Amino acid sequence: MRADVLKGHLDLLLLTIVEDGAKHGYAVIEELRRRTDGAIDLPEGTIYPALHRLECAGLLTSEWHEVNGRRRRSYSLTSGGRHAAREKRREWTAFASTVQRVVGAPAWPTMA
Amino acid sequence: MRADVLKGHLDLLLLTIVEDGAKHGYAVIEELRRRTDGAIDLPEGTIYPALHRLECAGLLTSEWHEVNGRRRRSYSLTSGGRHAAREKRREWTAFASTVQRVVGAPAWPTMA
DNA sequence: CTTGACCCCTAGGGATTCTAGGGGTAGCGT
DNA sequence: ACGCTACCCCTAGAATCCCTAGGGGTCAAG
Repeated sequence: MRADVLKGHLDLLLLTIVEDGAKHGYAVIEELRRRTDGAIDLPEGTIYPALHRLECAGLLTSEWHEVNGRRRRSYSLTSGGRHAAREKRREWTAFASTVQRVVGAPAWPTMA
Repeated sequence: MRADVLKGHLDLLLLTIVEDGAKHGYAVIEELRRRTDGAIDLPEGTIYPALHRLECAGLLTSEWHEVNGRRRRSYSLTSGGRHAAREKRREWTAFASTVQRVVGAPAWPTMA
């Protein structure tokens, strides 16, 4: 799945992933891939700027760590980030059900 | 609801609306507003360029009409447009269920 | 020593939507 | 007659977001 279609919803995904425990950028990519069986496989050039943006916005904080001689920047949620995650989840639900209502289509798929 | 969040899904909405019968731009806006109880209320500056884009892409055709001394450009689906509508509906469903899977959240809301 | 996995980053471009204007007609109330 | 609202079309420019395409670098296996 192209992330083009994610426009506007990437933040929600990132906040959600980090909500389950601090993660560094590369790990976020892997976790998204894992949770979606590869359906969401974002390039680094998408993830890193997005994480920076969220940190600038005060929703994430980062810390540098050294692991196995490799430096990592680990991100975790701020309290603002936790609030934003809840809020964006609400927005997503409203958005998705509204679009679903317009396009009609069968009731929400049972995720076969 | 801001249409920012629509990015990448506006085409699906427009094709869906026009799929139910030819409509002019202004009527598309009203129909979207009607079907969503005002949740989706797009500015003209969003709709008109989008319709032009879809026509350029060969998914819509337009015809000028004169009604009550007012000129209207009426859009209808081409066969390519019908196909694209089905395809985009599939993509939307895949996208929405994937995001839903990531953000977890309760099962698909019963639209209380 | 080359390749691949792991890990970080930025610049520039493309695509999409919004803001903020520009037209114009018809009909209503005053 | 005038103003206001609804109806109806349009574009230019700004803003935003994600991608492409590079740039680093470490470590382990072949």
